[in-house]
Amino acid sequence: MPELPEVETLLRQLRQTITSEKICEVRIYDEKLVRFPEMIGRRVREIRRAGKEVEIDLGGPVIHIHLRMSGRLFWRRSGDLIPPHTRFSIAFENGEIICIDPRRFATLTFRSGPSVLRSRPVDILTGMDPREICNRAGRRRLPVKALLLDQRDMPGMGNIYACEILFEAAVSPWRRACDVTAAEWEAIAAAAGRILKEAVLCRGTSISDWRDLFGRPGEYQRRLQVYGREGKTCLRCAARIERRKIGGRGTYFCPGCQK
DNA sequence: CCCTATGTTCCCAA
DNA sequence: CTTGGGAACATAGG
Repeated sequence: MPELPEVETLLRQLRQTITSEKICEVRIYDEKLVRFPEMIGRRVREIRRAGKEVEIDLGGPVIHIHLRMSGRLFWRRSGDLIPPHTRFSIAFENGEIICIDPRRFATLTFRSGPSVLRSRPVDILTGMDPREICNRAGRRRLPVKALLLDQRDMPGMGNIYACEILFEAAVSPWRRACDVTAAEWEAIAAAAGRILKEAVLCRGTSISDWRDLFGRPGEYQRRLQVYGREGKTCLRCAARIERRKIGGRGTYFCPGCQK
């Protein structure tokens, strides 16, 4: 269930672990995924991320991974045991990456062509421009949280951090995007920068089963201000946190101080 | 049995 | 064209 900070955590750990390493073997355990023999013998040149998508560039061919809801990647030295829900593994001379994904939504694709992630919009981790977002919100009447979760507008944004960002910015998730003021967009952008960077430093949020490449849980769950706190007292005012659906997603917010 | 789940896409209706 | 709702994908857990 990785969002941007979790995928960024994996990206950094993958870079330090498999950069320049040579692929020895690729195993596929799920018939939904397809094997591509051209990977064998190639070395990892570069690893990129755009939003929640990851690309392992082999200097020509590219491996593309999206973990969706329940996908996880783990590094291990030896590959004798195959844990339940293992979907694929990519073995190198010094160890292997395995993907474990109970719900089987994760995708693994190979391309012989160049990167598809290079031409993507600016990453919200390196900075969202509040004026540009304000312009893009234009006359759109959907709830601001729905806009935040749109991957074309906010690549990498996920449900937990969208709730946290709107809480910190004190903006109601129900506000129409076109009614959010320039000052509020600035507050949202500032909150996003602070929260996402802090979450990366914490190696993500482990509410249930998120673990990093080395099997360690993240720490950001201890810093959550609103997500998962339905019925509890708001940490900023005296109101009670509510949960309602926006776009089918559980949305936590404080009716007292998010206006 | 019911409901929920950190994601995304597609179809349909207003 | 926009938006919102529901289903689908597939599984585990409360």
